[in-house]
Amino acid sequence: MAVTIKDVAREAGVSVSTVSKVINGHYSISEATAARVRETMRALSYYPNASAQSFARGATQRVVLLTDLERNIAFSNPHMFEIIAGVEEALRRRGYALELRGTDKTDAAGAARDAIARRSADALIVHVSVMSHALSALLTETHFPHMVLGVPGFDSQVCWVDINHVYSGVLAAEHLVKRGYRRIAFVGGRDYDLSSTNRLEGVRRGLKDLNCPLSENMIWLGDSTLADGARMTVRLLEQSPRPDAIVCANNYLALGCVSAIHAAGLKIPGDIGVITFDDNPFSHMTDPPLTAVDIDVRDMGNQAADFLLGIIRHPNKQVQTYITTSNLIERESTARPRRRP
Amino acid sequence: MAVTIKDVAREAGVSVSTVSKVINGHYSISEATAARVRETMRALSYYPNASAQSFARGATQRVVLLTDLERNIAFSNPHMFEIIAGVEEALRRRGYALELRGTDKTDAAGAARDAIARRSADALIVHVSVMSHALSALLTETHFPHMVLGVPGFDSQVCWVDINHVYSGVLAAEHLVKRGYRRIAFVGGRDYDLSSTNRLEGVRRGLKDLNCPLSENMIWLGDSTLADGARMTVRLLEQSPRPDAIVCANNYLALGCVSAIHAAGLKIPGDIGVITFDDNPFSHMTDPPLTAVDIDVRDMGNQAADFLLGIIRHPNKQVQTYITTSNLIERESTARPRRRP
DNA sequence: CTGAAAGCGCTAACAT
DNA sequence: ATGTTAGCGCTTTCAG
Repeated sequence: MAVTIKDVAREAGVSVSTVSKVINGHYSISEATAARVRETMRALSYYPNASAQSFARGATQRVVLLTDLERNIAFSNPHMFEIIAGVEEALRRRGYALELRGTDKTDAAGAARDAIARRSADALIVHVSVMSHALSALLTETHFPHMVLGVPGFDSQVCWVDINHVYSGVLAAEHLVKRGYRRIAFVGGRDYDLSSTNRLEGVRRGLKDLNCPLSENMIWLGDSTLADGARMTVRLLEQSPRPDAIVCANNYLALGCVSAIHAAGLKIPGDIGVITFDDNPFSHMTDPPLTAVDIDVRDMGNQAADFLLGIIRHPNKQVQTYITTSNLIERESTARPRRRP
Repeated sequence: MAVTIKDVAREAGVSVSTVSKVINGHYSISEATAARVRETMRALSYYPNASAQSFARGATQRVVLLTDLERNIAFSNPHMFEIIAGVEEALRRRGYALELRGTDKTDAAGAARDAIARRSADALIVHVSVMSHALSALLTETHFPHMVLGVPGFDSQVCWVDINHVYSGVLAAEHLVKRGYRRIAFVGGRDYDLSSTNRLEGVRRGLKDLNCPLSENMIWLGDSTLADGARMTVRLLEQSPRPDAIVCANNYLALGCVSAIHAAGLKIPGDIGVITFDDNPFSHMTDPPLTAVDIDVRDMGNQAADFLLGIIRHPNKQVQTYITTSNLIERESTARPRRRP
C-alpha cells in the first residue's frame, strides 16, 4: 500500500488531524510542528490521495468543459482549443483541473445534469456549440457554477463570455482611415457566420463615425474559402472607382483576396491595402504579411476560468458578462496608403 | 443533502450493498429486485457520488493527458488537438474521463509523478512534446499504465503510438507513378521537422521501388510557410527538365507551391501534378483541390485510448506499438498526367 | 496549538 | 440472491 496520512502522523509523532491541517495550511499549527510534519512527508514521499480528499471535502477541484468534439473540429475550429488551453492555464494556476468532455447539442444537457448530480466537478464550462434551452434551464435552475463560452443564441440567464467582434470591426475601420484609406470594401462570410456579420457591422459603424461610410456595393459575402475570397475580390477590383482597401472577415478569405490582387497585377499596400481578423493561421505568412485585428482567445479562456473560480467561491455572484480584448497587429499590408489622385 | 445510496436502499426495501450491486451490474442480483431498485433510483433521482465511487473503488475512471499547451498551440498544432479529441472520444465510450493538463518539458515529469502518487488518474497519456528522460524513467519504473503520443526521440521503454509518415510518403509516390508522373520533386520542411523528413524518406523509398528514383536536385527544403513553399517551387520550375509533379510535405508548403505554379502560368494538373499530406486545413480549398495523403489523427487518438484501457485492465501487457492509418484522398491536382514528349 | 473521533458515500469481502 | 459490515484516506468539528 501507498503511504497514508496515518503513516506520516505516526512517524512525525502527531495526530492525523495535525497532518491534515499542515497539508491544508491551516493557521492554527505552529511553525515548528508544521516544519517537522512537512519534513516527514518528504522523507516518506507522502502525497495525499486525491480521491480521498475530494470525497472528504465534498469538492473535486475540477471543472468539466462540455463541447462539441466532432471529427476535424481541431482543424475547423482551432479557436476553440486555444480558448480551452487558456481555460486550463488559468484553472491550473489556482489548483483546479480541467476535464474535457465531448458531446453534441442534444446530449449536452444530459451530460451536464449527470456531472452536476454526480458531483464530478465543482463547476461547468459549456461551449456555445452545444448550448440548448434545456441546458440553459438546467444551469439557471440548479444555480450550479457555470460559464458559457460564447453568447447563447437565445434569451437566457446563464453566465457567458464572448468576444466583441463588432468592436474588432471598428478597430479595423479606424486603422484604415487613419492610414489614409478612403474607399474601403468588405469581403465576408455568409450571413449565418456571426463573427463575420458582427465584424461587418463594426466596420460599417466605425466608418460611419469617421464620416467615411461603407457603400453597399463594396460589400461581398460568400463562403469562407480561398476560392470565394478570390472571386469576390475580382468583382471588387472590377468596380470603378476601385476600392483602395479591403477588409477580409477571416484568414481564408484574406488569402484568396491577396492572391486575386496579385493576379490582377496590383501591389499591396501600394495600390490596395488589406486587413483581416485573427492572427492565424497564416495572416503573417503571406506576401506581404497582413495587418490583422487579433482576437486574444487565449485571454478569453483565462478570463472565463477566473470568473468561474470567483463564482465557485461566491456562488451568489452570478454575473453575466462580456469581454473583449482585440488589438491591432500592424503589418505591411496596410503600411502605405495609395496617393490620392 | 443530496440523495444517497442509503435513501435508495431504504426506499426500495433492500440493503445498500444490493443497490451498489445494481449500480455496478453485478450478476448476482435477480432481475426482479434489480428492476425495482432501478425504478427507485429513477424515482428519487439518484445519481451515485462520483468522488465516493472513486474513493471506495480505488480507481478514478479517469486518465490525465500531459501536453504542451503554450500560447497559439491550437493554431500551430491543430493535429494534437484532433488526437486529443480522438482520445476523449474513445475514453468516453468506455466510461472514462479525460483530464487535460498543460505543462512544459521540464515540469512534465513532476506533474506525472504527482498524478501517479496522488492517484488522480488510472493512467497517463503523454504527448511527445513534453517527453523527457526523467519522465520516461518514471513511467517505466512505476509500471504505471501510460501511452506516449508520438515516438520519443530517444531510447526508451515506454509505450507509444505514432503515425507512419514513411508509409505516407510511399503512398504518395505510388499514386503519382500510377498516374503517369515520372519527374517527381519534393518540397519539404527543415530537417528537424521529423514528419517532413520521414515523408521524404517514404517518397524516396517508394519511387526507388518503382524504378523511378527521386533525384537529389529535385528536393528542396525550407521553412513550412507559404512564402518558402512558393520560393522553392520557383526554383524547381527553373530546372530543366522541369518536374511533372511536386510532393509537398504539408499544407502550408503546398499552398505556396500552388500559387507559384499559377504565377508561372502553368496548369495543375495539366502541366504539373501536386500532392500533399494531411487533408487540412486547406488542401481542399485550393484551385484545383489537392490530392492528399490523409493522416487519420483522430483514429490515432482512438487507438491510443483503446490500447491504454487494455493496459489498465491487463497491467502486464505493456506493449510498445506503432500504428498507421494514412490513406489517399484523390482530387483534381493529380488527375491528369502531362503527356510525355 | 493539538488530538479524538465522527463521518463523507460507496464498494466488496464475507456471511447467510 | 441478499444482507452485514468493515473499511477506503482524508477533513472537520469539538474538546482540551
